[in-house]
Amino acid sequence: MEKVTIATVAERAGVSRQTVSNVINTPEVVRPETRERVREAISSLGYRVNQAARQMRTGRSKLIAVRIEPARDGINGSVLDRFLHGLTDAAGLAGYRVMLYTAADDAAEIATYDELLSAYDLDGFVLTSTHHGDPRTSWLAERDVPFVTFGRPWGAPDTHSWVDVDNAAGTAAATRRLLDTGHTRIGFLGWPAGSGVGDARRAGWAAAMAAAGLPTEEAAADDGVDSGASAAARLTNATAVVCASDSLALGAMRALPGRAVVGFDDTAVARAVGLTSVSQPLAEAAGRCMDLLAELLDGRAPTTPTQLLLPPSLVVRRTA
Amino acid sequence: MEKVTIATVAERAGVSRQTVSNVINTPEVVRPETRERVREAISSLGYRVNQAARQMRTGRSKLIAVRIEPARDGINGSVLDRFLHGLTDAAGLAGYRVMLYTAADDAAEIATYDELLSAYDLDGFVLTSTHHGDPRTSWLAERDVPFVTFGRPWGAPDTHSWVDVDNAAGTAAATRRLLDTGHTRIGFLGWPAGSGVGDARRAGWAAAMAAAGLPTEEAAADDGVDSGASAAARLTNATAVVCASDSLALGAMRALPGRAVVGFDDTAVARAVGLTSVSQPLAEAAGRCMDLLAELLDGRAPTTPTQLLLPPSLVVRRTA
DNA sequence: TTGTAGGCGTTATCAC
DNA sequence: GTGATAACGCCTACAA
Repeated sequence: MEKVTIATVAERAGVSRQTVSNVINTPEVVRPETRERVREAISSLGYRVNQAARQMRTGRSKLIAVRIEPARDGINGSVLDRFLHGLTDAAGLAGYRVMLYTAADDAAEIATYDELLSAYDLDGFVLTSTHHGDPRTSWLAERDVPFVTFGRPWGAPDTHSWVDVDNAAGTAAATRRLLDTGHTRIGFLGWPAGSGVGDARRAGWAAAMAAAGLPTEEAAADDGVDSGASAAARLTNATAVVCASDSLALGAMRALPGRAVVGFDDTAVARAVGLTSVSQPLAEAAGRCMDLLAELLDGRAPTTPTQLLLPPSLVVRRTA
Repeated sequence: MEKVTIATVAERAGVSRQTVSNVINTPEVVRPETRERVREAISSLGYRVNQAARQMRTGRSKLIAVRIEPARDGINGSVLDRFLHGLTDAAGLAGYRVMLYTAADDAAEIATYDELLSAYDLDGFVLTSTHHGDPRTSWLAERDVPFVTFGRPWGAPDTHSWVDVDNAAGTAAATRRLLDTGHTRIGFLGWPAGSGVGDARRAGWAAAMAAAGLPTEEAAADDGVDSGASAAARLTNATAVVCASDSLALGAMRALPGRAVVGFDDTAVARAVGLTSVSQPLAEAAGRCMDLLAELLDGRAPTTPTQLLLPPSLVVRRTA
């Protein structure tokens, strides 16, 4: 099979190369019958635009990049997996492709931006795992590189577009569910203060308890089943526990058999053991990230950045 | 910051563009002192080759693609995640980048190959989830597209390079572990016959039992915790059960409390509930896939395809 | 509405 | 060992 270029198509349709290019990029400028003839030639030849050549001319690669993280302790690992799948799907629909990269820390990631940008002319980035004092966003912003973050800019001004899940709403819903089923002594098992996500999850529970006028009890531990179990043992009064993650929830289930427990992330583990858990709309979040990034890339973004807070849902199972 | 091209470097170093290109691609052909001068110019200017332009000339994109699957029922979802991370790492080391795509079925995937190949000039593919009668490999082979599969070509001749994990060795090791700890009535809980992977896992257990001269008992079910539990209930004599997946193992734990159980895949769930499980060396498998693909792409592959069978390991926890 | 000319950054070819 | 020239496939002026 010979290589099919715009010239092949032009010859077949009996027009110039430019007309073929017009049919592809600005069809409305070509006379309908010519357009039709060219389109027929395109599909009968199976012609496809060569991205490299187009990129040379336009400087746009139709490529976006996202980091794939190591599956840390694992329980929450599949969160990224689902996000990536959704992002790849949405990108394809918008005419973009997703490129993967790994990076051990923020500095390495920034070095990768630099390389990806100059070597592959990447159009934009989707950042995950935003955190306090994140140097990545300012680096990109300084260079006018289009990007969107999944996770809000903790402690920094909202100068870029982002999508996030309303963590507080999730734990609040979990707390209300427990209140509705008759519990009044509902504890919280979270992470040490300081992480944006963790603090938000705690706040949702605290607000729901305050709204109900009930006293609170809480404990904190680094993420993990064992650490969660030790910390949960300190929740002596609670008949129910809202947790910041499924890992912690698993620990709570072990340390406090018989109590009601709600986890966070609706991981495979939660499904497997029947743990009620807060579920993040990851595919939707990914789709929204892509939408916002595409807006940016196509130059049709509003002048002020867009921020989207998506509501999670509660998946009720045996434990609550 | 101006755009730095090979011409900028040439000017700075006082040589022609071609000499710069030579320093990059065939350094041994350039006089050492010139080479050094050019290299200095390159790094002081922060020059990087433009892949799009290089690709136009050479027809090589330095891009490989891999499919990201939806996180099905979830428990085994993180397997792909870990593989992807390893692949991305290994690709980066070899000078390649990984592009992601999704596809609902084999036909859609083949259509994607076609598009990726003609639009982005992809250099090669890594296929996962190979199965009986897989049409993807023959499509790629017919067109001389370089590819490697993670998973052997079930029921088809070994005409391409592949990497796989020795599933039978994994269940055999699990069975021996149970024998060593005193069990003699060891059952197998697997999937319905016909899937290459499932059959191999069953075979490893069967062989180990035969070697020990012990009678066998087995049951089959579609993958899942509930289906696993129902099927496991039929294993009335066994004091221990080797399972084809962690999902089935979880079902077995529920249906047969107190019995020894071993799962497969060492997923987060296994870690969380203390399930002994067979662990696949996913990062290594990914690295080997990349090695084989790079050999193919760089034209230094042996004339006969390479096949690699990697040994899994047993992670012993509370259940066995 | 359609066609022509040039160039994006790189490398292969072929002189010097 | 080094340098000039052409070409990869496409798109953006500009001319017809």
